Amino acid sequence: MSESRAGADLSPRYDPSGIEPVLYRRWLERNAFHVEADGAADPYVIAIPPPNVTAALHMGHGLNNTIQDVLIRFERMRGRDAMWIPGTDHAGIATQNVVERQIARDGLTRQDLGREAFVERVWEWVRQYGSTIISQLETMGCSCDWERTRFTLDEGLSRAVREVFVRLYEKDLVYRGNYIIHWCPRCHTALSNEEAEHRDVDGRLWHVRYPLADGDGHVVVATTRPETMLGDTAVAVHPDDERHRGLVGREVALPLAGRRIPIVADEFVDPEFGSGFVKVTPAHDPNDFEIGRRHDLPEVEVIDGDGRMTGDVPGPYRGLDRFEARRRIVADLEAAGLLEAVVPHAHSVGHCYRCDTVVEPRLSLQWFVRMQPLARPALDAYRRGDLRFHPERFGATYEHWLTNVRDWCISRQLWWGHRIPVWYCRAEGCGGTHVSREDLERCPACGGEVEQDPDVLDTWFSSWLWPFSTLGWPDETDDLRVFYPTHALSTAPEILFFWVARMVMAGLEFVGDLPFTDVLLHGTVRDARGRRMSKSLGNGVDPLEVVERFGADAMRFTLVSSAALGTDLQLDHEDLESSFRVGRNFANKIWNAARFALGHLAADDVERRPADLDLELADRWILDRFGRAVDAVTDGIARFRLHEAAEEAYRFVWNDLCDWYLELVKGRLNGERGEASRAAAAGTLAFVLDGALRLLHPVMPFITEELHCHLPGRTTEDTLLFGPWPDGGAVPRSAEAARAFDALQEVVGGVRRLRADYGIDPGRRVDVVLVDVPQPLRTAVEQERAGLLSLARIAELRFAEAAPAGEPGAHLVLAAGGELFLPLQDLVDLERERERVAEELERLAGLLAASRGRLGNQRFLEGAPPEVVEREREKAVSLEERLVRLREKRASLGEA
RNA sequence: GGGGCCUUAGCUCAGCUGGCUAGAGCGCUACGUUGACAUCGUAGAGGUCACUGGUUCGAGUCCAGUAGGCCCCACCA
Repeated sequence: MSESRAGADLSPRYDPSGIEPVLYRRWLERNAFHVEADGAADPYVIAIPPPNVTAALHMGHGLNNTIQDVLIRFERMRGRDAMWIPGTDHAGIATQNVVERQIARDGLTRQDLGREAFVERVWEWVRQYGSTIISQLETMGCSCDWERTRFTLDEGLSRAVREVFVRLYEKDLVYRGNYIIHWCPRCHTALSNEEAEHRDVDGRLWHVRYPLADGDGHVVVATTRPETMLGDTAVAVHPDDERHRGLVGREVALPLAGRRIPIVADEFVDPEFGSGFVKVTPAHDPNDFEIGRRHDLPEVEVIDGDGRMTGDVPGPYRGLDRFEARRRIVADLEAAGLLEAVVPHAHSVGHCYRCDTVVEPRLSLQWFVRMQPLARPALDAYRRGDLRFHPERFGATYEHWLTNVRDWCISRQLWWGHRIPVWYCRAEGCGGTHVSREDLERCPACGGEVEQDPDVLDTWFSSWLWPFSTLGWPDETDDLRVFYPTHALSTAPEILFFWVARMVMAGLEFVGDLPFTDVLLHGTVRDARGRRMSKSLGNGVDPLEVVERFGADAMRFTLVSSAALGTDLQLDHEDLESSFRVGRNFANKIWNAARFALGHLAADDVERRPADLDLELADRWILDRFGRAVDAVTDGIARFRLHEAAEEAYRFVWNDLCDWYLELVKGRLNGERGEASRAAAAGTLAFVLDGALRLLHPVMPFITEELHCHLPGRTTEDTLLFGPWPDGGAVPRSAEAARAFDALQEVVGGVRRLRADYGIDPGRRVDVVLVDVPQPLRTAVEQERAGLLSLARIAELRFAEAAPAGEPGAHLVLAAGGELFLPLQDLVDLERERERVAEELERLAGLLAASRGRLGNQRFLEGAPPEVVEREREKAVSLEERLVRLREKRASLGEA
């Protein structure tokens, strides 16, 4: 089973496609993602936002699930019992639409099949395709506890739904009534306020004359929906409107309808708008509905569930589509000379969030949940600080919505979903309404026949229970006791109201505790032009394609690192390489760094601790850097600043480990400086490499696991999944090594810059003289001499008290103190040297002036923190020293 | 109409509690295969941190306003 491999046989190019599926299978085989309530001492739980069963995996899922997996893997490595509950949502309207379209190909409607057969048909569809999206998460490396996969229509979850409905009913928090709701004439169902998406459209405002019924004259009303006038039952004016006071109580003759309707006074009317008259259509407008109730007006329905004019309208319009009726009515009004004006008018119109049809406000008998009593505790939890949003600003949005909640219309005229657990008695004289946890056969009151409410519940009525219904609620299960409340919830901001706020309410109301403590809102994935990715635009990026071409790790790293939480991120669907090359190249970099290291490490090297080694400057430096990286990455993930964590890990691996440390210890690893030195370098390298793989594992699980298993002495039995996570406090730090190394880097950088400036052949090794350099730079240079020679392509490196007199060369004054001299003989360009010195002089003089200004300011000295002042002093001293040297240089170079 | 956000290098973005001589990746320029990596290396160019005021010893960072852009909520016909 176990297999040990040396590093040398790794390919120079990282190929994720052959590795990722193997590792994932291995993880599943060891059942690594499953957690039992029994014995889970320190659980960390995330409930996945269940994707619609009909959904195809897109980049939004890619981003969201990467975020969750990073958190889960991080906590698992930290030793917690990290458990991630996966699952899907039955998505009432969406799924029903899919299957309706499917059977339509055979010329069938759901009515043709009948309810039972249709629902069975949907189940078939779900069984066949429903798990696709979930299994695709495996490709991305998501470490979900697959044994716990749930579906919102599962038996257990359905029981939770019923329990909740009954409890709400018993507390009088759910009621049934005739109100204006958003109606989708295509889906034939009611929608909640949140499901009607309002968009500004360029409409028109038609000004229509309504003649007074008795006597001359007319009033002018303005409307954006002339077709509703057939349902007008009044005209309203503001009670204080001086102009029209005399008209209140009189009647107008409703054109085209041949009815007389009263003029009423109502506060709702804005006297400033238009003529000050409002037509009142109680059955088709929420405001008018209120006015109607206040004045006891009739509610005349003129548009039916199909969006057609009803039989209650005059003959010519009967049965017409609402928009066709609008055209006809406008034409007829015009012909009758009643159309006073038509003006362009931008206004917002509701659209069905599923099929984009213009929704119709419609009077209809529906079930509602009273939200205010539920909202208060949800608001309090946030205000107490028990519920946190990341980024914080979304808290304001949450608060705003909760303080203005309106009742939630939960009944849907669909077949696919949880049927409303209400039975109506058909018996004469009884007619009772019964809400029940169990199906009813007979009326509990009279024993008569009962009929169940035909409607189903809004999909979100099951989703809002997700964090606890998935754990077995309403039963008091071990799972519920151990894993609830969950910890983080990661989702898109657009479902803050649909889902997040409602889950908070449900958790507090039904379980008595918040469902989670931290809400992460990620940004929207957009294309290169900033457009939202969508099927219709064809600009989507398929995560599976990205995984195939670049690897899951590359995708995950790119997604996590390219924008802060809450910030939208752009991906170019036409040039995937430009988007994902960062992650792919980084994976390749890690791969090759490890490949190199593995070629030089023995099993013993991996066993050693830094404390056992005879550390040199470079070793102490990289350990110091590593310790800082551990702290930064840990802090970044713990604070949900994932992009910072990713960036810190990237910096450490690429800029510190690869660019400097590896280059510096190549000779030592080959034994050039003896066994003790080799062992120190090898032991340090093994330690920081192992640690770097750990730091990166939450974001890049595959490549890190693969390399981990390749370390000397390790086998495929080994795994990074359970940590341990590196302990930053246990890594030896050395501020002194950090300072000394900074100076070394400056020397190397200086030589390289001078070489580039003078166009020195890269193959040519130069001599370098370090003039008058202070400690600790002097010792550092001596210690790392060999590495410096190779990094800066130096032939000889020597110290001097003063610059070699009369020798032509290039100078550089070091911030670390002293100066660097490159004897260049023929190559040196005096004019160029003068320019360089002059520019540098000017730049530093400017900085010194600013620094002196600060230090000369008494208020700065008193007001600023002591360490800031101290730093400023050191800066000024250093600048002064460098300026002195530069001036000497200038003098020695003479005038141009 | 209400609420929130954004405006930092050619592009995409960092910059949390004010101390920055403002960073990264990509792109660009020049040079380079010194056996981990050309999915690479070295050096470099490139920014009045949208604008105007204010607070402060000190503002990319806080406050107010202006301009432009985005998002969410909303029943002004």
